[in-house]
Amino acid sequence: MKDIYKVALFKQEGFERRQCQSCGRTFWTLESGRKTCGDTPCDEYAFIGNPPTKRKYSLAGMERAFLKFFGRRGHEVIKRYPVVARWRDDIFLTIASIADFQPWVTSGLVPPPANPLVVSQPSIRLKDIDNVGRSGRHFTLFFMGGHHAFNSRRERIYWNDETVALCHEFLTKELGIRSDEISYIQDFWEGGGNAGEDFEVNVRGLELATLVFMQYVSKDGKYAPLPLKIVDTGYGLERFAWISQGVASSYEAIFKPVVEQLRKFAGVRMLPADVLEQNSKLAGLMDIETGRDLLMLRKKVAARTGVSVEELDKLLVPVEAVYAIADHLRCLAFMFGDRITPSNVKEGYLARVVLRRTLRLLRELELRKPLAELMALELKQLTPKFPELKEREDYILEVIGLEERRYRDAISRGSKLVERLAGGLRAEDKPLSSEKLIELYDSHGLPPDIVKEVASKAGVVVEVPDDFYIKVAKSHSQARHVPAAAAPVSKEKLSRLSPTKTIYYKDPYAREFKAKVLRTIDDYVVLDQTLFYPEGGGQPSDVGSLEVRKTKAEVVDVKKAGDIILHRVKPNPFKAGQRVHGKIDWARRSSLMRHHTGTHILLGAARRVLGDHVWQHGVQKGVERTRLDISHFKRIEPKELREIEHLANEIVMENRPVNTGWMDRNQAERKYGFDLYQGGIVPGKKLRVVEAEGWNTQACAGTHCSRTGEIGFIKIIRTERIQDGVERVEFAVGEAALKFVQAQERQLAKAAEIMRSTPERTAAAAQQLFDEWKALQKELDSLRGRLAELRITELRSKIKQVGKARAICEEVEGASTDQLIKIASALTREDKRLVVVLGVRDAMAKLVAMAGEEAVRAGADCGAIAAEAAKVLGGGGGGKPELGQGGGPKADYLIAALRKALETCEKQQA
RNA sequence: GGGCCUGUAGCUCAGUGGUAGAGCGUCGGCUUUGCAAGCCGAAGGUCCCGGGUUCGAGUCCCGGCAGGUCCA
Repeated sequence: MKDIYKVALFKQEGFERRQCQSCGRTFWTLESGRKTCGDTPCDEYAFIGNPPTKRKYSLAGMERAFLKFFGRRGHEVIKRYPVVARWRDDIFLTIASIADFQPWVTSGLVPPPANPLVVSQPSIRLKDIDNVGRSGRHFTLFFMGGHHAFNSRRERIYWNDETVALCHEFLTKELGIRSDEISYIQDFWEGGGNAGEDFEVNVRGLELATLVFMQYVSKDGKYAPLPLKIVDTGYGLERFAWISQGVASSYEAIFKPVVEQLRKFAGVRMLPADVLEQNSKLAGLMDIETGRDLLMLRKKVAARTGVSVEELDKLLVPVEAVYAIADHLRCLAFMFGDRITPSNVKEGYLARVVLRRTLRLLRELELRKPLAELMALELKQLTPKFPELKEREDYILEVIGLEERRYRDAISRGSKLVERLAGGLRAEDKPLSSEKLIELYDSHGLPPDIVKEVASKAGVVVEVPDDFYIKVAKSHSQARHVPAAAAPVSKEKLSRLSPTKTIYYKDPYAREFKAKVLRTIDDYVVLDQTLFYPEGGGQPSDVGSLEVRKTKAEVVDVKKAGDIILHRVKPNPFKAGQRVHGKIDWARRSSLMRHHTGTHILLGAARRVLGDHVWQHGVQKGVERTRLDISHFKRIEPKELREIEHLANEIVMENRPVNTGWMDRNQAERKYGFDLYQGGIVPGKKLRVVEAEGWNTQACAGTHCSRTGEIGFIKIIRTERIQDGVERVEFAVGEAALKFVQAQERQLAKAAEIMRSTPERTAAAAQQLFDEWKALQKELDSLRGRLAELRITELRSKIKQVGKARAICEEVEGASTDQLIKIASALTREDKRLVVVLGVRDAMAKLVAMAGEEAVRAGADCGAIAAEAAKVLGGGGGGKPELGQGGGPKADYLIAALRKALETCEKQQA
């Protein structure tokens, strides 16, 4: 077997293969005395204050040098892809340059946009976010330089020999690094279902690049060959810039202007150079994941510099915060610049995580400037190089302002909650439990340090457990993944069938067709061609019928299995070879088509009114109405909604042509950008592009009207916030829209009729009616009060002496329980020894018992009285000693119940 | 996609199935040269909506609407 690691360059130059004495990995070097692999932690950074390159590069300068070098070596320079991976549904963010080409190019289905190519791809990885600012080599967003070659059986571009040679030449000839300082560590890379051997390229303790030879598909721990052999390289351009400058911190190297500003705003002292240098070197040797790791680092730095751990912490914490903020600002600029909408789900949530972490850091630094203001500074740095961010500046700043306000609201709401909680706990002299701490974080977004801060002000002790976030994770029950719906028919049963011809595309207006039955499988029929549109892209399937001579069957559902279309029929009398006559339910299909084209038009209108950060999040077309979910960072206002509706109908009335056609994927992406995928990711080499002329273009497999005018009318029915950052717009088109409007009209007419008003005046009439109703309620209340007073006088004369107790047990006609309570309460206030039991009856009987203070002391218990008396009524009752209530369905027994009450009362006070 | 929390007066919120409350704000009166403040009093409620359980629901159960929050 050929050793892929033995590349031509190593032989030519005389590299030796060795094993690292520290980590045991195999590496290649020219340096005769080298015993370690050259990567941390086996080697310490040796470039600080001593860069290995012939000159210093800024990040932009390094990127330029990188792209130019590979450009000269036959690579086509391609534009960066967005940091939101819109073309994929398996990841949210672009995590590497190779992500740009997955899965269509890497699977061999679609040719690469150029071959070989080179790109500088902003990539976001949030896994190590806690290390950012501290480790020196971690960033939330970094520029990954990648030169890629896609080798197929037909075309060989280059493979391992050339890859290493190119990398080596770039490092030595272009940057001037000495050959014997570069070590190539053998490794094996695996990710995203692919795998391959790789080299890690290290210089003076810093891993600068990874060269992967992707050639396997990995599945369940087994490897199968990949049809393509792909050169996947990743050059950490920030690290290259850093090593070339040889400064103590990579963040100083990359973010200098912003870091300096932040330091000034926060009044952060710069560290002594040697402390920063030692800190960087030692931080480079470890992963900082827990507080314990950080303490270990501080101790090591203290040992080398002679500065105490406490002093170090005081010096380093603010500096690390500044670095992290600078990093996060750049990340957020790209996230929002590439139109992420902040949300509590998906990539929107990831953006919020970074944003809130930034706000927390600002709070810790006591840097009281609006985040939007800091972002404006950051954008000033970025926009000369990234004009696309300049275009979105307004959106970026608005969203950040809004999110900062939301965060502050959440904190102040939460703080109040903690204060109240702390008040109660202090009274009982208890600490705040860690369960409560978790709840505060989980349900109210309050980080534990803020809880601690607020609670300790109120004098309550809070212990934040070391493993707080682990506890949080544990408190979440495991997410139950809903298994994807199983294929209706197993693959074996579909073998050797050729793809079904989709004649609904050729003529979306055709209603009947002839076809040949190729196979029947259980309930399903496979034809050679069909007019039945299968469920897909949010459009439900067609229904209709299939007929052979006199035998007819209903088509109830149509599904796609790869290229084959399955018709579910009831019953299934068909046999392979038969010729069938098919008919689709045209009323249904034409309504679905109108709704589908209407969806595209409405989405276009929403993007124009709300901004092009609006993205289709999901859609369910229907015959009666359609739901369109779109991303937007706040509620759509009624005015905006009317504008969207208006604009959409204008496009309908303009009767624009709707063009559909198949296009090569690369060509379509070049022409329309990733906005093509508004309607979701579409598989395949060729895309079906649907364009409502001059309005909206999407990759879409649905059936569409040929002109917008056929839609007739678009009526928005309602909007709903289905998630933070996602608005659902429900609408109807054509006849369904008319039906909806007519139904509304009927409702309004009915309401108007009830109020003896006209539809135009209904709102005013309803207001008037409501106001009057309220006024009458008040009047009724006061009249009842008067009536109660009169009854009190009447009742006073009915006091009975029963044994030792004084009591009134009477029926009061036409009173409510509320009134009974008021009357009884007035009487018992007057006479503290009195027990009052009042009853009322209509369909049911109810009674109220109240006792004065002295009567209660003497043993009266109205709860018990009510319970006893209510039994007579066939119901139940209860209450407190001073007030009891009860009732039951046997209204005729009210007098008996009152008698029972009196008896009970007598017994109690005997 | 899943979990959790919340919805009561203009605002912030209490409210063990049994008479809907507090603080702030508003209005009126008193006190004060005036302001700030203080004292007394009043107005202000579809307890988010709809069902259910119960003699009785703001409170318990189910469904919906709205908001918040954490995770994948």
